[in-house]
Amino acid sequence: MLTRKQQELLLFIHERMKESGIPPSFDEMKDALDLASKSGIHRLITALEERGFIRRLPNRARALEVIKLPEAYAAASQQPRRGFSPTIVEGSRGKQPVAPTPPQRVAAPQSDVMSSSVSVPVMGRIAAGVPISAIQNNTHDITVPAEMIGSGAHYALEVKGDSMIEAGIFDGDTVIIRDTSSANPGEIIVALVDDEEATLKRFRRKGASIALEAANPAYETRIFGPDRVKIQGKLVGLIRRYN
Amino acid sequence: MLTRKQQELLLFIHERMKESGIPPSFDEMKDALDLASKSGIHRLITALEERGFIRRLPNRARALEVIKLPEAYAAASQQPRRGFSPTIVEGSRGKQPVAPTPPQRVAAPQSDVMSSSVSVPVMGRIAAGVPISAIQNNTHDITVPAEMIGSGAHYALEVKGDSMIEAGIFDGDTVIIRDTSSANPGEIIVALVDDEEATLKRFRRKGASIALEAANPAYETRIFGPDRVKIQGKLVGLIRRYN
DNA sequence: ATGCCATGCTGACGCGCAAACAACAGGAAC
DNA sequence: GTTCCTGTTGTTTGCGCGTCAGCATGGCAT
Repeated sequence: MLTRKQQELLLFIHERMKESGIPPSFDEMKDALDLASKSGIHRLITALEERGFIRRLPNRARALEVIKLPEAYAAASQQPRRGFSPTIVEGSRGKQPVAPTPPQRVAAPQSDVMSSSVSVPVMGRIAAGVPISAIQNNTHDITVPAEMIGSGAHYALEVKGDSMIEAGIFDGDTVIIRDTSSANPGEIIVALVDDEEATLKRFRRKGASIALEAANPAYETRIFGPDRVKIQGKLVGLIRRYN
Repeated sequence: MLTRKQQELLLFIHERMKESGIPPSFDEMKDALDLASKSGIHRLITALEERGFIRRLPNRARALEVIKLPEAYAAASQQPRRGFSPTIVEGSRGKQPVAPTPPQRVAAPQSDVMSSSVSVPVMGRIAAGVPISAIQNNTHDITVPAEMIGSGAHYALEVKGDSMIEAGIFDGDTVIIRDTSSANPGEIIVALVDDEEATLKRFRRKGASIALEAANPAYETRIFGPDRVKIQGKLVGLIRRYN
């Protein structure tokens, strides 16, 4: 992704920030890379920004920030130049005894916003309108962005029906649910009614009772006594495929 | 999925990135595969990109990145893919089974090879209503289920505005786009109008002209001559977070 | 205010390499 | 035989990187 020069600059900036906490100015970078003009730096910076390695505020002195480092950062920082020796990094990491580790290396940046993912089980379908059946069992798994998942257990359901269309939840969508037994009014939840029907509805309180409200004028809000409804989770994410 | 040569190239690139962090140039690849010409490399690279194994910036030196590896290789390198018990609704935080490892190991950044998810770059925001600006730069990456991605290059955009609400696309959603320059009528596309405004709209034909149709009665369908609109990709997925 | 300095932004020029593309040919597979 | 993958040669276009020079702006001291 990066050319030699771009990487050189990026690592220099990164070093500088680690040591002094202050990003270097264009002039300092120019000197560090042994250039005679800041113009070259400007272009390198632009390239780095374009590739998503740094972020900056335009027209602000030293206003730049490293947001990710090249993958083989550790290895590259050794500047092998010729005849690379890929063993250096491996040594620092050790061999994983059992863990089947794909060819990946130690993540370079710590505070980096890295996009990892989590796998959650799809537990069946849920009726958004007329309930089909309660939650079944794990049919398969789906991978979701880790940012979508907070703490706690999660599962996924396929939405059947159209009662939540006005909330942007369509037939066929997959919803990600956090397993919880409580919710705040206004949140969309998986509600189990009378221990038999599970539905995806918006949660409201009506005095001591609970209102389950669809997001579709064709469906009525249903109100139950507090003992007839169990909250089985709340909506935290939605995934849809087209085609 | 891949021909022998394509796989050979892919693995070479992957090795190179692991070792030096800098992707090889066409010339270096040519030498590595023992070819006399870069043209062959060009075709192989194109094929790999089409199949979604690598991502690259056009016309940029060494601007390429491996985003997934062939299954054969992934399987071989993480041999005991056996007892992979995918986190029942229990520890949902699980990722890959990690054995006795030093305190919390994190997943490697992009180009990490997970059989079930793919990382795509978020290229900025797109106006669903009034266009904000054309597609900007890579802001960060997001992980999406592999099932959502077919072949070809993909990217993601954050949706701004409400012009597609009736299609279930809300302000703040993240849409996954397959990079393509053609689409079928009725599909939702990223359209670049007059080389300046990028919008997410439904694609229609009106004779020789192109109609860009919002999914919100408050917005009018706009019709352009065929030369004023460029298709920049089509919608293949949507991800939404609640809270 | 004036002027200087630090810092950042940009255009122009040049060299060399990288990438894109075109045209053509051999070989393996269906 | 047709098709696909592969390999070759060659041309064209564009980027990477170095250099110089000019300009804008905000802070600071006179």
